[in-house]
Amino acid sequence: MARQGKRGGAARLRKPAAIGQRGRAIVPVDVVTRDKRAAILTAALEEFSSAGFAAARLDDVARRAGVAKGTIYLYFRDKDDLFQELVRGTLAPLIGIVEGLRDTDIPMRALADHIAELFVTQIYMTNRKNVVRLMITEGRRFPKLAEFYYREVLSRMIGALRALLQRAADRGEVSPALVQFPQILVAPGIVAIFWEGLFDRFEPLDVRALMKAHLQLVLVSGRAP
Amino acid sequence: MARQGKRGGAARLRKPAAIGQRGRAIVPVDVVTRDKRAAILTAALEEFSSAGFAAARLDDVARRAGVAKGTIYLYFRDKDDLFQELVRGTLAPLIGIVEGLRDTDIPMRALADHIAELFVTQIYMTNRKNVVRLMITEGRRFPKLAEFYYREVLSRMIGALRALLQRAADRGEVSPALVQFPQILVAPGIVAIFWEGLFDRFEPLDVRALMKAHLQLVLVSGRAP
Amino acid sequence: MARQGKRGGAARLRKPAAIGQRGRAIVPVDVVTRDKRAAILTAALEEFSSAGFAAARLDDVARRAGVAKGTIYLYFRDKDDLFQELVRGTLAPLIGIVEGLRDTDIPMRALADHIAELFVTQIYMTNRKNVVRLMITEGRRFPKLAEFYYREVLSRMIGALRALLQRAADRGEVSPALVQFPQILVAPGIVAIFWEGLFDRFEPLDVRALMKAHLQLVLVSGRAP
Amino acid sequence: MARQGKRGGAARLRKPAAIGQRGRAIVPVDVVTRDKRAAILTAALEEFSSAGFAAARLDDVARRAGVAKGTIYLYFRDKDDLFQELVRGTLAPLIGIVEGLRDTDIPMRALADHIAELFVTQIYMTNRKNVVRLMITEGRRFPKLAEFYYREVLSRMIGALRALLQRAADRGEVSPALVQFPQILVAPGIVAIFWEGLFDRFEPLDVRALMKAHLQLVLVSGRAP
DNA sequence: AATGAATGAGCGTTCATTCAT
DNA sequence: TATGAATGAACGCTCATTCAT
Repeated sequence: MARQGKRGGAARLRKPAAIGQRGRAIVPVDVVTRDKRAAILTAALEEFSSAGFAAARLDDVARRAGVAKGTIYLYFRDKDDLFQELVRGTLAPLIGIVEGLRDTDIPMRALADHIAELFVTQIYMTNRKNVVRLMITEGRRFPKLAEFYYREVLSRMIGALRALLQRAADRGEVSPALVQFPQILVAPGIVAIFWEGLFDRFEPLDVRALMKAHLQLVLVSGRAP
Repeated sequence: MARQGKRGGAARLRKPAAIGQRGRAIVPVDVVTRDKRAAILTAALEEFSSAGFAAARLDDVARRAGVAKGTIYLYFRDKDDLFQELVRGTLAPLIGIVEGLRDTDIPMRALADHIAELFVTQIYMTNRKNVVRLMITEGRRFPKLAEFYYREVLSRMIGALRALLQRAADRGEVSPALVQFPQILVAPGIVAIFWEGLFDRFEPLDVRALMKAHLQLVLVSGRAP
Repeated sequence: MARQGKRGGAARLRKPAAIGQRGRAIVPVDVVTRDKRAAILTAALEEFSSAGFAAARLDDVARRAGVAKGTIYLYFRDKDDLFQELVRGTLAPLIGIVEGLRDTDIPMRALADHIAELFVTQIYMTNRKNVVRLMITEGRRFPKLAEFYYREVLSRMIGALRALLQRAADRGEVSPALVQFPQILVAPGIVAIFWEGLFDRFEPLDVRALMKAHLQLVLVSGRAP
Repeated sequence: MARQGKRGGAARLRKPAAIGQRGRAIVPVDVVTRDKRAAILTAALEEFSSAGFAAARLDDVARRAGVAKGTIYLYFRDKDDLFQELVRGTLAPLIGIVEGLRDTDIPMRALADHIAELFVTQIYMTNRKNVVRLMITEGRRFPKLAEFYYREVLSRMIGALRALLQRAADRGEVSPALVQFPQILVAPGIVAIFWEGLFDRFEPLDVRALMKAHLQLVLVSGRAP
């Protein structure tokens, strides 16, 4: 692509053709649209995940989504936009999950297990795992996307975690180091995401156990004596 | 892909320091060979690091290394081979570093700082950081490489750490969980490697402090009271 | 192509590999280069002429030039550049031809025939005819090229003609209107260039006779009584 | 191709002035049809004129005409047909204008100005200018169209002019050369049409003055003494 | 060993055309 | 008649790889 300098902004989607006065369509038009868009996103995730963004072919994405190649361009400006929409759309909902933690006030022991469980069920066992990996893996070449992710997701997660940890630290329940570096909490989760697909075939990793052990260690055992 | 800026003016290839009029071989061939191979590997690391494996152009690698494009093929079978050699050659020496820990028997408090220091000086502040990132980032598409890395490097690191941690656990100094999941020790290091380049511009991360805090937390504070 | 906004400047050609100290090559490298470049330009002219710039396929240009498609890009930045180089290279020499007229001082009757002859032999019967047509036909979409053509060729031609006509007008030999509108001199030549290929099959046009008649008319018969 | 700017914000299609709730046919179908066809032709002229036939997008034509893309195909077989209908419909009326000259018998001096005026007001200052340019520019790829234009328009214009000029030549008022080459009369007009858009920004051209000067020159001054 | 011009398969993107509604 | 989502052939451009020198 002799290419422009990025393209900024959001997706310029087909405006889904108002459902019609007398109900021409049995299936609402915007459901079809959503379906096609979703099919493309799903297919893209699979192709991007297995081949990497650069090596993934839109031909394969289209085939896997069951649409023609040109159809992709009805929903996404270009390959970059498709990638960014995939990441945005998948990771944005994470905000809510973690924001929910903000005002939690359960005991550390239970909280550790709760966070571990959230990670496993809300990320590791879902599509989001692959999207997180893609975000981290390809993010350097999508500065706008990295910024979005930091501003909309990461900084809020960190903020919520900090608030939670600060209160616990004030009560002497956790090390103040965690307030400074909340990244410590999720680090093994990130490692687990990469471990799978690289080394799982040599040495499988029990992610739930790993996360629980880790969180017990830093949240519970780590409390001041 | 967007293949943005790049390409710009960029340094024209500096002919390799004119070896004299006719004298092809004042410098022993072996050294020249090693030099050229090394130059290519160095150039490759820089290009792969900044553009990613797929988007990196061998043209740029050659230019940066000060050799002709064809020369790369005298030293490496193809682009894949160049990548794998880069990772192998750079990460293999890591084995020694960790093996050295195997028989260490210093106090946990000191050991935490020692490992943190090792990570920062031997990986984070060197080229190896970029190679580790590349290994993790692109490793899925190089199963042979992942296998090499696991067998030659990772499993030995893990083995050494386990031995160390097992002894400490036997003395009740660290949680047995660490023996089961030594990945916990280095997880924040991995996160830090990705954090840079993605989010550093929004929120810089003091890697040394992070590693020390983390290791104190899991190795020292974590001991049974 | 998401595409850049034009590219300005001249062609970035292969620097033709200095002919070598001890004469490795029998055929000088830059002759080969010139040949290939010239072959591409010739092929491009034929394809552009018959299909128009937009509809011409670089595949066909390459095939006709006897080179691979990628080879075109060793000599020209892109399709636009190829077109512009074709026009520049072909029309630039026209300057000299007309500049030569500047100091002519032959009688009008002879001058009319001379200019007609110049047009016919130097433009109409050569490749330049097609390039002039392309320049006029496609020039709107190549503002840089139109500017080049105006500055380097047209304004000089007009200047030379004006000087010539002014002197003749001062002597009362030609109408002052020609000094104001030297375009009148060549207008039938432009028409002839388009006539061919459009209407020649219905009504052939004797270009030499047309030009001579026209120039006699405006240069000679037109003189004040 | 470069397909530069274009695309910009641009007017969203203004729904065709809401024809009422259910009333499909307040306006007679014929008129609506004529309107839509005309709107498409007008839009096509603007798009073809500014982008050239090949680079013009039917999407843009539709948007500019305020109809859906598919609607174009209700009125025209395909893009080629649209182009040909545009040229035919616009240029056919020219016949009448020139036929009117056939029996004129005004003095040369007045006739020169009359023809100049006709050209300026009937072609240069109207849409026809653009259509003439398109016809000449793209005509090579539309042999049928060129034939139509020659047979229906050009040959009649030439015939009318010849008749007129023949009578004047018989009376010794104009050069017999003009009878042979009536193209000479309009040549500067063709040049003017191309001059605009190519070189007008560097050197504007007073078309009316040009045409009057030219026609005075060849019709009036040129008469035998 | 070293070069770099040449190759051509491959891919992203466009857009005329179709057709179900 | 009108729509506009969908199609897929087509084309410009890239770049890993080859090979004559």
